[in-house]
Amino acid sequence: MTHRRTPDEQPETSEAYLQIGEVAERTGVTQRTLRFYEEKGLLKPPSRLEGGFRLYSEDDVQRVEQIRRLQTLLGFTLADIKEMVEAEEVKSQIRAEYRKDADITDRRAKLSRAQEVTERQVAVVEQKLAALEEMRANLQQKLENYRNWIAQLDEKAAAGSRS
Amino acid sequence: MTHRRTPDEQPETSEAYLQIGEVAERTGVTQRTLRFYEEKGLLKPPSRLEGGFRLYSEDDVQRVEQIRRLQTLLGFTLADIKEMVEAEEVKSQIRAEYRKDADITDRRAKLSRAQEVTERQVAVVEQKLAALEEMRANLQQKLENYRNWIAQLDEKAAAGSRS
DNA sequence: AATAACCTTGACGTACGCGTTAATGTCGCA
DNA sequence: TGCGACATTAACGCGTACGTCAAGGTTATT
Repeated sequence: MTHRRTPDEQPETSEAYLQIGEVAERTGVTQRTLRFYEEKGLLKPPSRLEGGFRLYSEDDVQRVEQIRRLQTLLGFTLADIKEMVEAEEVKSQIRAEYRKDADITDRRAKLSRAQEVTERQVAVVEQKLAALEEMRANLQQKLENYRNWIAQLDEKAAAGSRS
Repeated sequence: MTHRRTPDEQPETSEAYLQIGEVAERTGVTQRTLRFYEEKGLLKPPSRLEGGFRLYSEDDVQRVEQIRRLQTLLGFTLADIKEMVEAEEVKSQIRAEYRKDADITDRRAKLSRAQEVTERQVAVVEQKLAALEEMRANLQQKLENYRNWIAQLDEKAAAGSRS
């Protein structure tokens, strides 16, 4: 690692673009995984350097982290997640169209859609939270039992050594 | 389904034993899955009817439900889960050996092991709970934003219709 | 003893989520 | 212009967690 190309100088924009290696490092997934997510439509095709190198934005990094959370925390499949993150795109669209002042009813509809999806996500999260809390209670009950049994054994051992 | 054999009459014990089909129905997994779990060592080989039919106990049903929870709620692999449920066997062993009064230090060791595994499980559950709570907070923040934006749009629409 | 419902053990198939080469091209610096 | 680090696509591979036959045996009833 003698010299590291950091493509922080982008033609038109002042945003710091990242190559696939850096995104991989920062997000903890492999380059293969990033390309795979792109194939599967979970990440929009990123911009490219003239030579064809992928250039990711900070938003893309966020997206990847979101995907991973949905995978590991909620156990969704990538197909599920694709559905979900498509709601995120609405947000970007809204921002992009903000000045264009596109069809106002259209924007309202999109916002509503995003809201609905988000509400469903909240519901899923809360369901999972409830289940996990029940699980924790059960586990703690078990720990109680273990502690009691061990205490009993220790009492017996003490009594035995006194005899 | 004209007549259904319910093998509720077992030779020596008064426990209600279940055939694989009933267990499948009650747990929501397929028969294939039950055999698969057995192959993988997640379920101990159940007792058999003379003809070779598997006979499961209520404990086995519990076990299956536990496995499924660990899978769907915590996202563990079956290999992970195998490690974990092996601690459960300690409990059965303890019960079995209770009257035999086996080596007391041995039993203490086993209990300690089971306790440790359970504590690790609690830690995992709590970690997951924290992450999910953060996620819920984020989602609810998003909902706030959506609601505000929609409200803004509606205001504009109202203003427009008044002009 | 015939029949339906249930079960058995193989054994091959499949969807998902990437891993792993292989062959090749590009970037930035010396 | 040559080098090393970094990237590209294409294609095959793999582990996990089962699904899905196929061919046959068992159980309880009639």
